[in-house]
Formats: sequence, C-alpha cells, structure tokens
Amino acid sequence: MDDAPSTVDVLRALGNENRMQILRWLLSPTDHFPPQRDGDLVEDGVCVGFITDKIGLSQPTVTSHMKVLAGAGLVTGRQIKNWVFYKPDRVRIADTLARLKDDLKV
Amino acid sequence: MDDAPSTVDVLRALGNENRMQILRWLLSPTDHFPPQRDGDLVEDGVCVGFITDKIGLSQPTVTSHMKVLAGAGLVTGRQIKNWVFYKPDRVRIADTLARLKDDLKV
DNA sequence: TAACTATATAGACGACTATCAATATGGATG
DNA sequence: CATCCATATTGATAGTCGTCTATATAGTTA
Repeated sequence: MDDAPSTVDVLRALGNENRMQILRWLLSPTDHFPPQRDGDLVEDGVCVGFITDKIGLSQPTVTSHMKVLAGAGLVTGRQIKNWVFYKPDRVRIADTLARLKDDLKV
Repeated sequence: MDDAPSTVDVLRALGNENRMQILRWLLSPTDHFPPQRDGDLVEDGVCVGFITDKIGLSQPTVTSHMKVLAGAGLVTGRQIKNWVFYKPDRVRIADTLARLKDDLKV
C-alpha cells in the first residue's frame, strides 16, 4: 500500500460497485453534486459528506472506500478547512487503462 | 453469474494476481506452454493440467479460477476427450476494456 | 475557550475468497 | 468391463472485505 500500486491492485479497487459509482461521480462532479461553499467541485474535488449523502452508506464506510481508491492512485484527497475533497487522478486512470491494455495485448 | 457479467464483475475476476497471470499466459500460449498432443494451444486453448503445473496451485484451485474467468466471459472452455482447454475470448476482453474506458470517460 | 462540524480510527461481525485434501464424475483405453 | 486419467465437486479453513456503531481527532466559529 506504500509503493506504487500494481495493475491488479487498481483492478481490485475498481472491482466494487460502490467504489466504481463514486469514481464515476467524481469524474463528472457537477452533474452529480451541488456547488460547494469552500471548494470547487472540479478544481478541488468533492467532499466526503456529499459522497456519503448521495451513496447512502455510513460515513466511515465511505472514508474506507475513498482510502482504497486513493491507495490505488485513482483519486487524490486534499484537506481544505475541515473538509477533505477527493478528485480523480485522470492521468493515473488513463495510465492504468493503458497498462491494462498492454498487459492484455489488446 | 448467469446473465451478462457487468464491468465490475469482470474487474473483480481480473483483480487477482493468479487469474491475471493465467490470462496473460493464455493470451500468448506458445510462449508459455509446450505443444499439446490432443489440442492446439492457439486454436483450442490450454488444458487445465498445464496451467496447474505451471502456476503451482492445486488442481481444484485452478479449476475454480478458470470458472471465475469463464464466468466473467474472459475465457471459454471446451472439452476434447477428457481434457478441458481454456482459451481467451479476445473480443470480450477488448469489449470490456472499451466499456471501462467509456465508463471512466478516458 | 466552548461548542460544533467534518472526517478518521477502532472494533465488531457476517459474507465472501482463496486455498487445500479428499472424493466423485465421466471419458478413454487396454 | 476394469482401470486409468483429467477435470469437477465437496467440504473445511484461514484470511480478506464491506459494513456498521461508537468514539476520537482536528479544524472552525460563536
């Protein structure tokens, strides 16, 4: 979990309906979340509370999912005031897809 | 498990180092397995016994992994005499990657 | 500084996963 | 038809995952 995640690590992170859903939401945040007071949906990301409300899981469960996504390098989190905003890492996502494509010789 | 597997189902199947390894081997079988007496590596696929020997897991474990891969539509199995040959479904693999790419808006 | 708010951590629990040894199944062949 | 061979199934077990409640932490604000 400390060195660069392998392709399989990333696949495991994506292999969960809730995490996949969250990642999809984060990829087009303005379609799925209302504007935030203290952080821009696109520039800064979406705060844990919004995700929690929308997905209908407990806040700790969402935090746990966000850690898995972050551990896989698919999202990054930054704290602003006492919110934490998660934002997709589009470069890492694209890179993972490229590696996967290569791995599977497609 | 009976209707078309979702993207997440496929990702879960791929999210295991041993299954990923097996799938990679199946994608270039002549690089990894000796010729077979009763089935062509490329045309027919690779038999369970060869995979078992190479990966060093028990035969039931390999059978179980092959079922997961087949359930995700990533490979197909066909019986010839009393061997079962598994072959990658390159179309399904490519399709999954395309769906994933689309899902992640990359 | 006290109260509030947002997120993280701890701990528990049921469900699922990966694995194995033992055994069953079902063709193939002497 | 008796045996052998390759694969599948069964049943067990240890470990991981997804989830929750309760609580801690840390930043904000009155």
